[in-house]
Amino acid sequence: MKARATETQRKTRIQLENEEKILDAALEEFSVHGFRGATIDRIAAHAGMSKPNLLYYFRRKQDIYEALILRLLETWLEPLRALDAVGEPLPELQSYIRRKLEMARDFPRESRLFANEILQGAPRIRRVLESELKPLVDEKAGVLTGWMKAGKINTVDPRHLIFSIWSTTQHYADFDAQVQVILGPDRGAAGRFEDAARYLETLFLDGLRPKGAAQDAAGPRVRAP
Amino acid sequence: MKARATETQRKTRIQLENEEKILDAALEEFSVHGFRGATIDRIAAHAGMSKPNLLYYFRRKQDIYEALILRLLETWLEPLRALDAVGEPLPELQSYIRRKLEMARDFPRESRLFANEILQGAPRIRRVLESELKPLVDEKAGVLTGWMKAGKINTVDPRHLIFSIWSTTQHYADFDAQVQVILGPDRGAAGRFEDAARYLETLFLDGLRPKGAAQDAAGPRVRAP
DNA sequence: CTAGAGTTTTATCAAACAGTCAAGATTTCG
DNA sequence: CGAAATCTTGACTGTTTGATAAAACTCTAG
Repeated sequence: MKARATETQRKTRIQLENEEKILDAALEEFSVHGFRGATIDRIAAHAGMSKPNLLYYFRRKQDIYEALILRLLETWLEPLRALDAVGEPLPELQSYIRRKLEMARDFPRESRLFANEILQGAPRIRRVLESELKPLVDEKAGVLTGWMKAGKINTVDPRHLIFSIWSTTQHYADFDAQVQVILGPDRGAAGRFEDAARYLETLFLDGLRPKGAAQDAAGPRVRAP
Repeated sequence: MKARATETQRKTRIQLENEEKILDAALEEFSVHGFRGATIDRIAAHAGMSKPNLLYYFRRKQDIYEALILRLLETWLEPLRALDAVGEPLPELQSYIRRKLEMARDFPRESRLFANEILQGAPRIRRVLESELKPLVDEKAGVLTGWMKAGKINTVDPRHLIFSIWSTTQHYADFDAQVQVILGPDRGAAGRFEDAARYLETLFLDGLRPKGAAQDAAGPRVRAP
């Protein structure tokens, strides 16, 4: 009997190995070219096997993509899940930012795959976003709001705060080509990571207004009499 | 004689109209599916003309893409160019952030096209980034450094500061699908824009540390002796 | 060792794709 | 108007792409 990946049956050694090779090759392709731009031929070539052989493990292109996205989402939401309501607010946020930044450094392909899917309007994962991501964000937004009410952090829109953490950290994976052009070859990847971490810490903790400056010195608004 | 788009010749009314229709349709397709994922057929259909007719104006798929990217870059760099060294630092930065946010709101397709190109490793615009974007960023980083030395803004890495403004603002265009899922349908596009603007103003000016908090209350680091 | 499950390849297909060509339709302008 | 320039189309080409069928091969449990 055929032992396809989708069936609930114990997988053979070869099956496990090849599915792994395929998913890795597919990540490489999908993360750069998106669903339509990637081709089975290139994925197969990258995985070192023939196209029909690849299709023996995943019958359709879409099956590979979905397996990839599903697996990605698990690891992707983990840092936010780890945001702890009982910890000290500012260190807790700092460590969340640092985790996200580490993920951008260690899993750039996953970050790009996710970005690509959202760019396309999230046609294949909207459902999962609604059923998993939204409730999670709602919950953590509640945690943040609690911290704000307790005066532990500044009062801001908690969802936009989360957006800003996502965007600033993922930027280093998704826009890496641009980052490299602008920062030049001087500083290696490790140095860039530390610079980014240091900058984001300052930004999220203290912003840009210098310590001694008057509260409304920044705005074009007129000072109250 | 043939009057192709690439030749230096006065363009006819029909030429101008059709090139405009094509570029608009192409923006729609390329911004979602990337270069490989987009097809001439779909662009032609979206532009309301036959494929051979479209290819009369742009001989190759790549020509459309390049015309699009070239035109995009002009408007894309404009806000950063407008960052004025002689203005008041904080208001100047605030207005730059607001401009970028307005662009994410008003030109989301352009933002996604750019994101798509960078995601792919910027194969078609790396040269332009090196020759145009990098010098511009270098110049503006100098301006920012000047402001820091004058004590007008906090001392941070100016390039990473620019990255964070790009990422937080463009996020609302590029990740719109995700933003909509998380914010829900309660608040319309206009409301979301104002919320984002207000949040980013707080973040970039003051960060998250509440006013009265001790300087190092946030960090897990040991205080220097 | 061998039978059957599991894996790989060769050959193939129809649809989609980028791009061409020449003939026909339309616009422009003297 | 009428001829030249410009524009549009249908028919076509060669290639790539996603997917299938069946034969050939390999592994492994009994």
